[in-house]
Parts: sequence; structure tokens; C-alpha cells
Amino acid sequence: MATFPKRPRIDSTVSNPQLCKALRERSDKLKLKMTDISNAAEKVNKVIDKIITSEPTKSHPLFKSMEKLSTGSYYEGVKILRPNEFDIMLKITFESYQKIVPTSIDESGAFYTLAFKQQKPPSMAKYIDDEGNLLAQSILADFRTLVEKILSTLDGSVSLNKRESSSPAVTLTISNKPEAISVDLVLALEIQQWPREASVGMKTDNWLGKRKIQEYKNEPCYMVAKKPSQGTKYNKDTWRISFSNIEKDIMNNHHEKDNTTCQETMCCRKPCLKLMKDLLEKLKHSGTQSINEFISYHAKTALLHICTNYPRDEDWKMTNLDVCFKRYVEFFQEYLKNYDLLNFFIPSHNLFSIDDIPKKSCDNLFEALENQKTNDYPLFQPKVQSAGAMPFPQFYRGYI
DNA sequence: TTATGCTAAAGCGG
DNA sequence: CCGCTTTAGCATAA
Repeated sequence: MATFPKRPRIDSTVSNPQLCKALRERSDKLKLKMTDISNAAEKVNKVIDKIITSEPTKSHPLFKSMEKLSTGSYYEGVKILRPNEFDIMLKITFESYQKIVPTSIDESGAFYTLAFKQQKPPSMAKYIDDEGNLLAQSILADFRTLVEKILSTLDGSVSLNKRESSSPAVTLTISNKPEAISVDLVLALEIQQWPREASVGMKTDNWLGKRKIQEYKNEPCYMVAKKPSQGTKYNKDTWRISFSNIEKDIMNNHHEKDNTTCQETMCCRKPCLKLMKDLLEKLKHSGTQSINEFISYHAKTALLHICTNYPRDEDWKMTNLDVCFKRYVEFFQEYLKNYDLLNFFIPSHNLFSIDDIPKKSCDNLFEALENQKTNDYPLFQPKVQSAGAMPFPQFYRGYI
């Protein structure tokens, strides 16, 4: 429960026009170019369509129900710099009589076994063990084989990446200039009823509104074939829960409840997330010690929590971008210091501990963020003034 | 299944 | 800064 830092502290902070302008310029630089989007979208969509509609897929007992559910940064409109990474969830649904029951296997509420409650369809026998549990890894393996087979009928511009043992994704590389495009295909089983562990999350009535939250809880959630990080702990095949569908809807409809006229004041929730992703990437490449474990999902989750604390569009005015971003950084630092970043949907699920992130890495990132914040984000600066030439309080001088 | 209309975001010109 | 056009993605209807 003691998740959030104390409220105000920086509410009184006044925007600094120079810093605000500099952040906005950086944010503009992160935008995707329309020509890049067109190129990439055409190629990606073509491949996905091929995979879904090909004969081997359509004749497979399990995969024939596959439908595209585009998720992740690109489709949430927060991808930065170039459209070079796509996340596509391929969802599988079961006939109504084939009820599947998720059972949580640990305290976190992140991992589940999935068992057929009623009859087991004979065509699916190879994916089900003696107790009726669905075998995540064998389904994933067959899916990979299927994709491989379909790609082999193509012109060779698309290749299959090497398998990564803990990843639930089958990753494709599409050749493209100036840069290859990588596409994560994530096979996901659709579950109609949210597990009990998820029923207490998403406490954000003031931001999204009770009605909207209830609508979300009536939507399905998904199970993906991701192993727990200590692989041998559970002998059964396990699944990890995913709310990518809800996350996407929130990101694309993130204004405060009942606000239908949000056009007038542009909010900076998305720009803040883009800047944070950019900053994390830059820190990773700047030699900052062991912070490579942090992923954009941590940044996104932090943003969702902060939006809950600051629910009003008024709290996110574009003209206050610097204040909002500083607030974001400080909340994120608080999560790092407490080693406590909870999954937005499942409060029992601490992202840091589930992903086995060392406390030391959190401390390192805390310090790196502190340094960036107090020096007005030197890593955002356009280009290097060759080393040494510019000692550290760099640009944006002349305020305060 | 396909066609059509809407929206958010990029791009551009004032 | 503001308004206009274009585009991809998506929802809805036919």
C-alpha cells in the first residue's frame, strides 16, 4: 500500500520556460517520420496478414482461431525515433464449451497454470497433460514451427530470430533500409474472466472513472507463454498474465473522466513517457552501471501510477512539460528507492522482484536520474560539444 | 468478408 | 503559435 511518495512537494514548482521549450524540442525530435511509418506499416502488415491467413494456419486445430491484436509502443503512439519495433499479439480463443480455468501458482498473481475444466478436445491432446493443463512451451514450439514454415514460402526478406529461452515471443526481422524492422509475435490465449488476483488492481476511479474501469474488467485478459525467471521452480508449464489490450486502450484514451473536449489543451502524458524512454535508452548507452534490466514497461507502469495520483488533465498541461516530467522522474525515483513498482492491474505483483532486478541496479538508476534531473537533462542535448569543452551545467542557463 | 467513416498524429504553410 | 491536409489504424455497418 505504501506505494506513492507524499503528495505535494513539487506541486508549487513553476514552469521554467527555457527548460520547457528544450524538452518540447527533444520530444519533437522523438516523433516518427511519416514516410518511415508508411514504409514500415506496409511491410509489417503484409507479413502479419500472410501468417494469419495462410493455409497451414487455417488448417491447424489451435492456431486457426488466431486474430491480430496490435499492442505495445508503436500502436499506443509512444514509440520513439523510428518505427523499427512492432509488437503483435496473436490471440487464440477457444470454443465456449472448452472452458479454461486459470490457477495462480504463487503469491505474485503473475503466473498461472491453465486447465481445461470440461471436456478436452481430442485434436488438442498433444498440448494438454494428464491433469488437463495446457502446455505453454509445446504450444509455443509448434507456433514457432508454423511461422518458420510460412516464412519459407516468402521471398527471404523476413527471417526468424534465434529463440530466447524465457521470452514468450517469436521475433521476426524484416529487412528494410536504413534499418531492419523487428516484429515480436506474442501468442496469447484469451481468458474471458479476470483472475481473482487482478480484481483489486486499477484503483483509479478519479482518473478514468468507475464506469470505464468496470468496462475494462468485463474485457478479456490474456495469457502468454512466459516462464518465471527462476526456471526450474515450477515443473508445470506456466503462463504469465497480460493486459496489453487494456493498456493500449488506456494509453489512447487517457484523459480524465467525462472530458470529451480534450482537444483544446494538449496534454503531455505521452510526451512525458517518450522523454522517459529516451532518457533510459540514453543512460543505457552512456556507460551508466548496470541499468540494462530496465525496460520501457517499467516507465509505462510508473506513468499509469502517477496518472492515478494526478488524475486531472490540468495536471498535465503541455505548457508545464518540464514540471510534469520532473514529477515523473521523482516518482520513478521513489519506486526505485523503495524497490516497489507494482503492476498496474495486480498490486501483489512487484515488477522489480518478478523480473529479478537487483536492488543495486535500482540504486544506480536512482542516482543517474538524480544527476540528469539536477543538471537539466544533459543527455537530451542535441550533440556533443566535444568532451571537456563544456563543463557541466550546460545549456538552459539564465533562469532562476 | 469488405467498405466506409472517424480519430490521432505528422507535416506543412501561414 | 494556429489551422489545414494526409495517413494509418480502428470501429462500425453493410
